[in-house]
Amino acid sequence: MRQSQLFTKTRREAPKDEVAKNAQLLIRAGYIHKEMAGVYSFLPLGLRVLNKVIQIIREEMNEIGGQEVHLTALQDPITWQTSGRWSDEANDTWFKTRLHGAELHGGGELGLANTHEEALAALMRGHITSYKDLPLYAYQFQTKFRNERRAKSGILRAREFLMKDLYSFSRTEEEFRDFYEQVAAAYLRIFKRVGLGGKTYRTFASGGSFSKYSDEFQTICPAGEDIIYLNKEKRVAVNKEVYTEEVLADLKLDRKKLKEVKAIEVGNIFPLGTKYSEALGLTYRDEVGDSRPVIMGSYGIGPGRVMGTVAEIFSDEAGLSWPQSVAPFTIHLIELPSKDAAIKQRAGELYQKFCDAGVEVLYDDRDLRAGEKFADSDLLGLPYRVVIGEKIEADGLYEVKNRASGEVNRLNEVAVLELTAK
RNA sequence: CGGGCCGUAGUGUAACGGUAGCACGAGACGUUUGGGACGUUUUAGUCCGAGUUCAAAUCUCGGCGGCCCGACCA
Repeated sequence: MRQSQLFTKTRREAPKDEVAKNAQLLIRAGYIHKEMAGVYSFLPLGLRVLNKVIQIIREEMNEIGGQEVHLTALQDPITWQTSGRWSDEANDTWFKTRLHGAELHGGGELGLANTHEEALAALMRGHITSYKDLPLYAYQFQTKFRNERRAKSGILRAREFLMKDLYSFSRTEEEFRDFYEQVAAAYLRIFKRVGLGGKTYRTFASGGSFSKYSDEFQTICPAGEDIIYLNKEKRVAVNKEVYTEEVLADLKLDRKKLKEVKAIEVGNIFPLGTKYSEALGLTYRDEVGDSRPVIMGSYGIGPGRVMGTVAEIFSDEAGLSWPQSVAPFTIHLIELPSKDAAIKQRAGELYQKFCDAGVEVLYDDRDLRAGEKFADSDLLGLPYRVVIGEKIEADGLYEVKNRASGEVNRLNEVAVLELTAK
């Protein structure tokens, strides 16, 4: 993409009402726009990052047999009344709205979905009837609306946000547990692929009423709102909310070997048991013809929160520094101003070669001074910067700077393409 | 939801109760051109509503909005 065509602008300073590093940098670099507290729009560069994250999650979900769906944001109160979660006492994150005129079921009321256990369990009643239909796994990327008492930390805790939610439908506890572990493994692959692998720990957390524990995926980061106790060797952690002697004994963890750190909950998987299937009548006939409730599990990742976490961790004083897997573009091709028309021509040709080779490149063809272009480049944080200017020699080599390491190399065209083929 | 702090051009910041100023941005012209260059010039603001006062960005009350701490977070 030609940067002269990009409508977003960078800023020198972040708005004073943004304190969170992720929001400050993402706004300064023009990746997102704050609509109101806890509500952010994604602009072209930000959407590219978000879609990279989404695609990585999608691939891993498909890999373990997930089938992608897209449920509705508008929710029928009947379903939620049946599960007991329609009232504001039972669920205080509701945004509710109302239909025009007509007195529908709940007096014309509708809810904006804050999760989809109910909707999907109700939907599955029409598709799950026999043990032969199970197990099955469905997931989606969908906007969730939660009326948080306090939105905070930029895009890490928003009132409107995208979530990948996967739901499993199994016959037996063993079948459920087997899949649960597959998801846990897939989650670790996802966090590794987006660059958070080394800092992300599977963490024991409260299991609610259906199970002893649930598992969170916590990424070590000072901006996190959770406190966890981690064992680096075993690569496990315990959330402060269940950090008791009893739990430590149960998990065979030695308190002395645990380290207290702040972390961001980037994912959460938990057993639902038969809570929703029983409430909503989601049953199947087993091999001998008996009716049994389906065993469910729920598995969430917020792509926006993952993006915010990556921004928190992969950034420095100058700006963002994306891992290549989620960077909006791989290469930032910078053409410096010159009276020599050959510079512009050479940059344009290189841009075309990158495009032809399928390399994602942002071509800074704007009529700006070098300093501004470099500052913008550092702020945007694309993995590699290639500069074409008068200093370039006629040896066919390009100056390539690695944003993360600061390392500068002179490479030929082939080497540049290889470097970015990862 | 409890507590605290705060709302001034697009952004960031000044102004004792007394002329709303500066920087960046954006526009124009010229000189520049490998790390946010310079000159001339133009543009644009006191969140909303009451009250006190000769006079309110400034004081008081209400509303709306923002941030932080806490509680909460299937």
